[in-house]
Amino acid sequence: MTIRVYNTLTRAKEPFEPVQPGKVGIYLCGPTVYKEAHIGHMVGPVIFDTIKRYLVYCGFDVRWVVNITDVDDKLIAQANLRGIPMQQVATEMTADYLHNLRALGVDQIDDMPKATEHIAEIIAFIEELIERDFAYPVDGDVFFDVSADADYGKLSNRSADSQQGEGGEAAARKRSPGDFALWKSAKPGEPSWDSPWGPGRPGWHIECSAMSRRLLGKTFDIHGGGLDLVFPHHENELAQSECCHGQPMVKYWMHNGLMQAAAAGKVGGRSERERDQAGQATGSGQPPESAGNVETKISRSKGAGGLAQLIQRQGGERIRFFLLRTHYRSTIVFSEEGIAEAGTGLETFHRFCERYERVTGQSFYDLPVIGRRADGQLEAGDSSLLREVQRQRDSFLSKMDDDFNTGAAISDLFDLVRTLNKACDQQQLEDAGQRSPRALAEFQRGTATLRELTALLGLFRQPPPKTLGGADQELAGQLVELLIELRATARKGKDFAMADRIRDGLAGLGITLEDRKEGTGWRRD
RNA sequence: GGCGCCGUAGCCAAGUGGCUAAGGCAGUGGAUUGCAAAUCCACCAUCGUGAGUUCGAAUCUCACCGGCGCCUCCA
Repeated sequence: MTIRVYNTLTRAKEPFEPVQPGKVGIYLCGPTVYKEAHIGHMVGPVIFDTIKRYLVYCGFDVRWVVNITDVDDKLIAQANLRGIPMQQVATEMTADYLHNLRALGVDQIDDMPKATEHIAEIIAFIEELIERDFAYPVDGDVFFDVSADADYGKLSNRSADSQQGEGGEAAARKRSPGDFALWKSAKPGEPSWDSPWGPGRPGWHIECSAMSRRLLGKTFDIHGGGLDLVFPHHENELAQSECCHGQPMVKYWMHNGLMQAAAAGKVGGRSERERDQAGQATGSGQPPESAGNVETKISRSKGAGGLAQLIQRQGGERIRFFLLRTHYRSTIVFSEEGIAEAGTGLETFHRFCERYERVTGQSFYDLPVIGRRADGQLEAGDSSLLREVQRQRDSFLSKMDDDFNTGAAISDLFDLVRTLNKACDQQQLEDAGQRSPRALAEFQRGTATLRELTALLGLFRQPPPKTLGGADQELAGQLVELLIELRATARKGKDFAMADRIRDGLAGLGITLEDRKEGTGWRRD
């Protein structure tokens, strides 16, 4: 077993070997908590949650850090807009973020450091950079000197001198346009911390350099984030850390694809920049604002934010599955129909889980999870069922080994559940009088593998909410049972008109009946 | 203008040099069922276009068409 990961730095898949054998440090750039999260913010956390589960499963000791940026221009702007302190904005939006993570089953994060809680480390880091002549203070600001770093641009494959750099009034104080702020002097009324350069706040990139060093060390294994962060954010982090330490910051840079809002028809036209430039005289300096054509960026689309409501409508598991269906480096086009469709596929598994419980009396969701790869090896012997399960498990794992190809691995899960359903059919496992103990035992062993593999993806940890909502749900359930009883009587008397009327009536209320040999079951759609 | 990515069935989506191109959704036919539901079985693509490299390409090269991203805040 060799895990291979795609490294943005080398633009190639490489065998995964941690810096220290057996130990893995992962740093994922988290949100700037100034507004409610949108679904695009969940792509990284869900895939890295899955990656961590997988690495732990493969025997690594993993520490996963996700930072919270709780001081920044956008936060200040939002606080002013709402007339509340910046910290309150951060607290509210962090709570929203955490709530969303929980709903999507992201629970593997070990540390969530906040920028404002690491000001001392940040200042110390900047001082080291100044000492080493990689940074210079000017009138209360401190900038990183891009020209001092010969390697600058190696992550995003661009040259330092071609960069326009961030604008604003501070730009005039920079030596060259590509230099970026490590420390920003405070304007009156802005939140600030004391520093050797006067009151101010950290620049955007420095917190990640300082906090990753503190929690994971100068060189760590995996740094993740959205593709949009490659430049300038990660390029600048890398420059700061490597100039400061004189050693590599990160062994594997991993970037997830961005989510796109579904636009009318296929998403349109040439790139925004090309459109913009076509519309005006060439050779202009700063890139202009969006031309306002079809909006495909999640962060700018009308539906941005609103993740909490989306979760309420669709449920976290569907959204997680929707995200995992596509390879993490691909663009995902968001549509609520897409999520609903993913949910339809998920039904197959939940149906199977119910069936498993009917057969064994045990809840699938309560089955112990095989947490280690080595422990999940099957002893297939002469069992054709278990040989098939073994084949599917191997296939699943080989796809996960190949840069965490969850989309491909999921196909094996569908195959596996079909294999198990077939065994159930052929061995008549639902008929306690007919089935053989051996067939039952093999079926249970095979299902343990399904449990093992689905847990790696963080799926099927809970039964889907299938009860009737509201305070009277118990009563409603009893009423459904009563109707089923009446229908059974009708069927016994061959009064199918009445039986069908009951079933159709319940269907109209969103309740589906399933007649089986042992009796009639029901579920709510 | 610079640096990248993508174009696989009605839809979503794996595969990136070689057995019959995964899987899902939708659909069709069948088994099962009183009829359904669930489940199972079968069917459903030659891979944007053109040329080239090769014994062999969806997979490599070139051109063209179409779509997207970053270069400025962004997960």
